[in-house]
Amino acid sequence: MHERLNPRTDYEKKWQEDWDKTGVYHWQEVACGASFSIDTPPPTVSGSLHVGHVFSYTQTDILARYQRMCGKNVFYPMGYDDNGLPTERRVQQVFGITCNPTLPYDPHWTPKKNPPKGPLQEVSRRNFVEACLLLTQEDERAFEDTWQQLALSIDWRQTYSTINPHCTAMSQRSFLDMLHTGHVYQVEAPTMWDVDFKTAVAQAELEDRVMPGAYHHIRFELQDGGDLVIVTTRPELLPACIAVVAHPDDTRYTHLFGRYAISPIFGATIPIIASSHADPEKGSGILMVCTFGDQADVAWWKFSDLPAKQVLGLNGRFMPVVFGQDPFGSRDCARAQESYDMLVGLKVAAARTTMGTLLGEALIKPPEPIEHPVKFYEKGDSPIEFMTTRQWFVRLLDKKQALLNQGQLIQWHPDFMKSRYTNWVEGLNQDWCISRQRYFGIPFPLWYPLDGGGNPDYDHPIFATPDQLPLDPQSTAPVGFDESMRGKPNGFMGDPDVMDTWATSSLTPQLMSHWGQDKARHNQLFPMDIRPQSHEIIRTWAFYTIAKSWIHHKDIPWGHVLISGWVLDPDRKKMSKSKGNVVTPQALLDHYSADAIRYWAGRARLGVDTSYDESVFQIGKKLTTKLLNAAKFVKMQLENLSSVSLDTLPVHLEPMDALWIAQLQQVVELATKALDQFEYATALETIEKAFWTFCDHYLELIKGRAYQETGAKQRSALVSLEWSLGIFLRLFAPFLPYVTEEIWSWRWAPIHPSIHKAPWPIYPKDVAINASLWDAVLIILAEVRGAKTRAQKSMKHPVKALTITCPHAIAEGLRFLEDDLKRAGSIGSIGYTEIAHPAVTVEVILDD
RNA sequence: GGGCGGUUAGCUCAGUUGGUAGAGCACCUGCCUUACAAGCAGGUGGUCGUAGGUUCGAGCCCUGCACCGCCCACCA
Repeated sequence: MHERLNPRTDYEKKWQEDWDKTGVYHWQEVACGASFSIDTPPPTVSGSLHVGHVFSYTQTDILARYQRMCGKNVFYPMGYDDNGLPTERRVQQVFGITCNPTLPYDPHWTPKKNPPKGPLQEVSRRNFVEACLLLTQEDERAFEDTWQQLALSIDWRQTYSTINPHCTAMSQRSFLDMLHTGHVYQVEAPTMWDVDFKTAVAQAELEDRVMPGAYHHIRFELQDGGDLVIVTTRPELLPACIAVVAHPDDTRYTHLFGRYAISPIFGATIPIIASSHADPEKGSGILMVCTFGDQADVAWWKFSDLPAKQVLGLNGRFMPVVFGQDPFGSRDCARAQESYDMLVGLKVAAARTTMGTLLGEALIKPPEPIEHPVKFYEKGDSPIEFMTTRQWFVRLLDKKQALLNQGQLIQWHPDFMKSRYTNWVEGLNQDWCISRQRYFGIPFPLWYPLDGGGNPDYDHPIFATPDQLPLDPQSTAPVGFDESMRGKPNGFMGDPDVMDTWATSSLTPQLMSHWGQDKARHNQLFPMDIRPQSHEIIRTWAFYTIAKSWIHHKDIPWGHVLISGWVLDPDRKKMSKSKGNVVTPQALLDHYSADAIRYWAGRARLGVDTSYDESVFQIGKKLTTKLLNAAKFVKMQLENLSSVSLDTLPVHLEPMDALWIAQLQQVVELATKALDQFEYATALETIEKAFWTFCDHYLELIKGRAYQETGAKQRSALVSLEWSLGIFLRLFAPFLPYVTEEIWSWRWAPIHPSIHKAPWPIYPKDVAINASLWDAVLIILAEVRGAKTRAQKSMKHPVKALTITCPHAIAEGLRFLEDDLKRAGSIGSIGYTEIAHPAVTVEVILDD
């Protein structure tokens, strides 16, 4: 009997193409009136999208569609974050190339997939970037296909990738602007360093991992007799020990301050110094300071006059040093050198083992195994080390209060997520290191002059002029120089570093507003309205964006931050590619339809993690089918209605219709208010509930009148049906764009070609709602149906008599609704017992 | 160690300013009813993590605790 409707094959493709063709989602650059701009997260392009993307992007799209229907000029772009390490790794693998930034650009070279095995081919940075672009563009096309199918209402003309010339120029402009206003500086100092990627990293990219370690109790002899025992988890840094410190109030050690200890094996004379950062409760209360074991060592060293003893190389291996020379001075150079040479070339973990052996009796007891948190670069495999290198920093510590204030000016959804931001800013302890010793990224727009000996003069960099942007200093010469002077004495060299990927991502609002390029556009779009993102990057993306916006504009970047939850697998862990068996969005879209997937995303509230549960897709699919069937029924009835109208109600309505219409008007009000607060899930819940009430109760109440009656009674039913469907479709449109557009086209396309540009339904200021009467109707229906079910009779089984016990006012109302009630319940007669109590009870007597 | 969430039916989750515990899924029963059996009707099922407090009244407000998760922390 029933038609089979497969959402995807029947209409999804059709509407996707139609929207693309008609440009229904286009932003109007010259439009006046209210606008709504979205700082879309640019997904990392390295592999494929996962369900988490579908989840959060759909939530943003729901809000975009709502605002568009409210008449806003919606700016909804898409970006791709394609620079950074993940892409670098893939390009290396796919094309068999590696970057040598000192090589010149080769315009004739083209990347080839499936390279022969063997050593990686070295190419210039510009060639490397071209290879990265080639690869990421393929991925971006695949991303766009999925986004299109999911029906994200993006203006695809507003698309960017973070490595493209536009974003390169913008990032470099940002750098130069910060330079000229004194917000960036360069310094050679101990910096957090990843030894595998051989690059500096920033505080925001750190994570703690609990790792096994061991307390080593090491005895130091004192220069003038006696000894002391320090406890350390990093015995391998003993040759880099520069001091022994204890708390000034620690009476166990106060007599030692000002005296000297002799380091075991290396025989160095080590000052014993009072320092309040030593905690008497920890270890033996006295500890060694090494260059550099941790951040505390760095901080302490900076305030001391002691020289650094650098033993770890940039590759994380012990590098050769010569004892007997300052600062490695030793009483027994030969023994020190002999022992140290056993460490040279080793990584930290191996050196720790070797040192354990070397220490021998200086270890007063076997190492005591512990587990402790260790800092890692979030993408790295080895613990962070502190290396003295030259890096560029953005000043943040001097702006903490201002940035806290900016965070207060932004509305966070949910509000408690603001505390994540506040906590992070309060805990900031370093400026932002933005230079990375990598290749695929935005180069710094600067060069260093070379002296007569060919050595760079780092203190007098040559900066690019604004008209040179975008540029790669490895391929472009500074003003006043010629390419032939590159690398030559008295010539120049380009800065070999690239910027932290967040240095670009933190400019997404400006990238889209064309800051510094198009004043009118910038003023129209900046600050933006909403920034959707997930909570784990509040400390990076949100924070850096707020910081840059403050630095460049003394303004907030957007009015609202919307924090999406995570999709959790049934073990309550975040779903991720690395965990395997992840369902691809494409498979889900094909199996359940885009509308069903969107329904799942729309049910989840902002900031709340959601379990991955496919039964919810099933519910979404059921809802779209129900919509189609209900609409099909309404359409059939409306063949008796000559003219098409939207939102027009006649003066005369049958009482049942007026009663229902007021109910639905209230739903419009609730849904609208929820969506204005970005509470799309609340709106969906309200709309959905009303829709099932419409189908199960209202339709059943009036269907008989619609096809049995004629004249005014029928017409009232038909108009109410048309009006209700017009409302429901638009309420659902942000959530279920395909099925609503399909049904819309059956009737209203001549008035508004696309539902997605149709006006959002309005509601009267004071809805004349009679909730208690409507509730009474529902109670009567339920009682009649319940009686039939309990008697195991069909729903059309006749009711001989119905007695309703209710207050006078309700009875008065019900008398006007009797015709519809009788027809819907096959009820013979209805009697009333009026009472003072507000409760409504019903007695049902069935026919035999 | 600090901060922020969460704990409600077997599962996934709602629960507006305190006023008699809700939905969907699952399960059970019945019903072919002129949109829909991919449907409809009805039903079983919860001392709302825990111990106190405030209140006439607490899932909701206050305090302590437990467990789960996230974020952060100079981690000797």
